[in-house]
Amino acid sequence: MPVTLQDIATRVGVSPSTVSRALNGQGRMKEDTRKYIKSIAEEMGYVPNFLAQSLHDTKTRMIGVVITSVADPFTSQLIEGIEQVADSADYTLFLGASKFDIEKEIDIILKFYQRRVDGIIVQTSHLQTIADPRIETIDVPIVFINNESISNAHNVTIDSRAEAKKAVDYLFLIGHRKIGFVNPPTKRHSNERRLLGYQDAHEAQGQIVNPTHIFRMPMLSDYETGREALNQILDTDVTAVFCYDDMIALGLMNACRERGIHVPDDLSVVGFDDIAQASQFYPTLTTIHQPALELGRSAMTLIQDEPDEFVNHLLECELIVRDSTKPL
Amino acid sequence: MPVTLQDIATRVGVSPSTVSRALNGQGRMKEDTRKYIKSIAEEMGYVPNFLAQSLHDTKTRMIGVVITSVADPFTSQLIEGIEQVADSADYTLFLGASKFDIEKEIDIILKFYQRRVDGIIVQTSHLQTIADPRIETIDVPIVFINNESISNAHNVTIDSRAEAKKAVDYLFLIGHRKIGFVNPPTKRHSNERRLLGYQDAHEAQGQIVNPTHIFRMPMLSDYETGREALNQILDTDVTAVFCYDDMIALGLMNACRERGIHVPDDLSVVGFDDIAQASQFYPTLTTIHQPALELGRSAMTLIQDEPDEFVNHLLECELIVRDSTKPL
DNA sequence: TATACTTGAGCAAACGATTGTTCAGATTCT
DNA sequence: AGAATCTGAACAATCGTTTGCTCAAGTATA
Repeated sequence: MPVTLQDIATRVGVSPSTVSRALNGQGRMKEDTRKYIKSIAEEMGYVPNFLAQSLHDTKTRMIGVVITSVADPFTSQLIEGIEQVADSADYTLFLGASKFDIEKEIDIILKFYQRRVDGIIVQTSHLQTIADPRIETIDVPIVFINNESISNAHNVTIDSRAEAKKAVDYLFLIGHRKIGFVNPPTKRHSNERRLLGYQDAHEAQGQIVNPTHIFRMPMLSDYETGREALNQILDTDVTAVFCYDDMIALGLMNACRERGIHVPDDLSVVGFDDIAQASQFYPTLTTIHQPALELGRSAMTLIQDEPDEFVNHLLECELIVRDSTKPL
Repeated sequence: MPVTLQDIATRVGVSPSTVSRALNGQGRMKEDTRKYIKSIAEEMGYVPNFLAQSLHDTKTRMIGVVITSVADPFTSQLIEGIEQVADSADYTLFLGASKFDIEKEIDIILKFYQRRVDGIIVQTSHLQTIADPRIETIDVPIVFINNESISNAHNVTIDSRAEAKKAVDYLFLIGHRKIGFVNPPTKRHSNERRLLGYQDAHEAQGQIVNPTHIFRMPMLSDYETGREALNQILDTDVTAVFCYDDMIALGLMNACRERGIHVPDDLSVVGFDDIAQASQFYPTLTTIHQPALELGRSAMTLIQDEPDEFVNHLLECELIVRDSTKPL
């Protein structure tokens, strides 16, 4: 068993409170005694029990992070950002993956609450749909990342709709007129928002969206979603496609290569996220750069600062033009 | 502040111990009282304080995971594996990134110990070099993943040397005779082991390694390491290269494409790890599949089982032949 | 020398839960 | 009716720290 204050106290022949004071420098004390106790504590390999400390002062310096999946490259960057700030402020992170399942998400949040974390960060929560009473009573600051407006919590997001419009605007700008949108089946808010942005861009052009240009795919991994989409795309006359995210775009481009369809000569492709692979794949992918690191940092900073009012941080994305798009 | 047993006790008009027993079903008690207390507890949104529980029974059901970096795709799979087992056994994970820095690694381990985790999992530890007294006194089970033999701990590893030999053996098998090895500058144990495997394969062929075929690169990201390596490779007459890991191989292949060097016609490339991108890149990468998920699962299982003796699990890898290699 | 102040360290309560022990009141038996 | 048993719930200790309060001994002051 780990060494306790009591153990040291017995060994030195003083009371536990004296040892405590010696170790963290509070209160009057003979300098010799302090030095001696410190040396014995070190010799015995004393490491304070954080549980006991936390119990006493109700701060745990632990933060719970609920992500969708560790496998997602975008998520990695998010965690990286959270980690950076957490580390410099001496917080420790709990990690839990929701797998896009709302029940799982609630379980994890509750588990974190049981552990009495000082704050919870949730990536793309599915909570907006139900207001679970178990969650509502939680009195720990929660920050949602990329989860459009939930009532009593902080939010750090990007404006999916406006950013999607940016991407499609660009395709219009370089001359494309028939532009597709490839997206997964989930009823995710962000998905709906990006679709709206896609529509906004058409509207701005005075164009009406052709429903057959919206490729809503069945439930697959993102990469496979992109691969599968090609068949449907070939049935239409689109000259460019905007994909819900980079992995879909990468899958699509991969399928193109196999089918001898040249990107960007035969088809322009735009992604969303700007994951690391986007600049490594061939051809390199034109995409909307999502500031994943900043989203993470910003969320963690918010928890540290504990503002009284609920905060809504909107972070700007940037269109990165690479080799997967070409003027028509 | 969260609701406590005391709060419920006051409200109901009983003692905290009665509430405790009512909630977890121990001891004699009037069924009505129990029901009533339970209903009030639920109404008040009671969530037990895990810190207090842990303090009492010295089990925290928390596991510390020390990884090198979240950004590494191999690491993602590892965490995924750990998570799977942890989740089903109701453990919660702490995450800390060492960034390949030994001081940071020790700090994180100590931080976990302070939190009184039930076990610690460390990926590619750098601890083998020093025996830090602070670490030695830690009496919590530690499992090292891919860290060849440290004394008093469990280990779950692959045999880098033998697996590297497998890769190079294959290149010999399909006719290559001049085979390079691209590796990063770190003095990592696994790097040395893979170099040994590369040498073993040559020895088995009765060949002596040509030192100019070993490309030890300066400190760069893995991807850049691969890209940079091409220049050096072109100065030699190698027809195939074995890369320390997949990211290096991918970087290398990317540079090849830019320079008009065709893989595998002009150069065969083999990687190591089998990260997700390996099968998505073009051309798909021949590589040694490292059972990342299994490594993670195995490590976590080991912590659960708490074997009395130190365990050394050696997991087998598999050569996956794809399109980046071609018989000479 | 008696009084006042300072110093050093122990006592005890508190944080929130669990659990062995005690104990009063109700029930059963003779 | 009196003794023995059972039932339901409170009491108190414990886990490891922290911290306000107390208190004895030592030093300085009058």
